[in-house]
Amino acid sequence: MSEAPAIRRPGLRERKKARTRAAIREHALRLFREQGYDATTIDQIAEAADVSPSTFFRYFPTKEDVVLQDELDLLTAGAFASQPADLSPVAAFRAATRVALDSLSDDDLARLRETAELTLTVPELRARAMDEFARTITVIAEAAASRSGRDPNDFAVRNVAGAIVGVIMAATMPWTNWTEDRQTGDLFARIDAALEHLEAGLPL
Amino acid sequence: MSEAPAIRRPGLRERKKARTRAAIREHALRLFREQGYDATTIDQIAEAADVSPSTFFRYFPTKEDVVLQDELDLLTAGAFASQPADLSPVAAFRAATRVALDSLSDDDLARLRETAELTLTVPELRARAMDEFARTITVIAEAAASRSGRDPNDFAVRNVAGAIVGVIMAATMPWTNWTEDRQTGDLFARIDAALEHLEAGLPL
DNA sequence: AACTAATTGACACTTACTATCATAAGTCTC
DNA sequence: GAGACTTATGATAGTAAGTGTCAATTAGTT
Repeated sequence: MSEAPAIRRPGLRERKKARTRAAIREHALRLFREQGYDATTIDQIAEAADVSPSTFFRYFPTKEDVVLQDELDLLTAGAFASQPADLSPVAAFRAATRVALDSLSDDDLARLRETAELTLTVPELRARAMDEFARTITVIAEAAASRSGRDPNDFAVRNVAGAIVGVIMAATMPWTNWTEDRQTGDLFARIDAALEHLEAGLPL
Repeated sequence: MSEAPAIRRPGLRERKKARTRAAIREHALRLFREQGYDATTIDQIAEAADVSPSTFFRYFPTKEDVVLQDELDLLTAGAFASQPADLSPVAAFRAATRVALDSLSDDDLARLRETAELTLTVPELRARAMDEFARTITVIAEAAASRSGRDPNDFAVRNVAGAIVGVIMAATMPWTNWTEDRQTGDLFARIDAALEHLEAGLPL
């Protein structure tokens, strides 16, 4: 008997994999925090997580991918699609961001902040994150298109998505002439303010 | 005697360096074109340019930097600052782009197209280019600030710069669901259209 | 021609990442 | 529970990017 759990339970294998993955990630982030990203080698991470270097690469294609796991924009995209249709795309996206952020646990939020900090600091990661941004343009464009029944490849739709991502970039990375304020309000608060400004038509 | 030419002429040394640099760059781009970016090694480039691998790294810190040499946004920034003050920031930037493009020789333009193509194609380069975009936000913000006498770190100023870069990104990289049109008009024409759309307030 | 400073090439090294293969562990069937 | 089957793992060897050092060459100077 016991035919129900056929698909249900994760199974020992899956659980072990999830634990291994989490362990690698945890130790990697800790080491990055303690010694810096560059100074930490894959071998060190593997040893700390008690796996072989080979195994590290089976779980994460590159060292960068340990840090860059943007679950947030997927959540946002989901929440975006289900916003009331009478909102402008920017307003809808703004609301969706709030929903997505609220859905995160404190732990998730803390990790998100840490990886965000790393991403802004390490040039290597910053560059990769930008590639993610570019992908995000497409994601937003698709969500916006499905909301308004337009083509996701429509030039205007993509352009709005680009502007959204652009202001987020600007709000996220004010890293030049930064003397010290670099935390003028919360990161997410800055993003929200940027979207608000865009929504208002970018008045100077 | 002969005190005048002290600072004037480039000198043999400088000229040779410039030639070496150009040779490396030229052969690298040719090899990338012929065999692809990944398939081309530093050793091959060095051999083709008739220098040692060490020398390659003295001229270019990384393999990526051979491709990524955005002189364009510097030109644009210059032209931007000298636009009539009554233009909106976006309109001024649009005009500046045109001026900068017109100032390029056909050779420069051809090379620009080639490197742009590479940059869009190779993930590694795409990621790095995004980092350049982020830097461009700051450059634009500074130029816009000096035009209007505001602070370059002003939130609103940076936000406008972000939106400009964002729509450029969107126009430059429509690489998903791309079936084939990927050249809907010229790259630069697309950028101009994107800026025009932003200038008009991003109507849908 | 002799001296100084910059450019170069050779060498050795670290590290990220790939490919392969044998072993060990989890899963399924009877 | 013993077997066959599948999947995860670790060891090993290899490639290629990038760094540091040092001796030899080459350009500029007096």
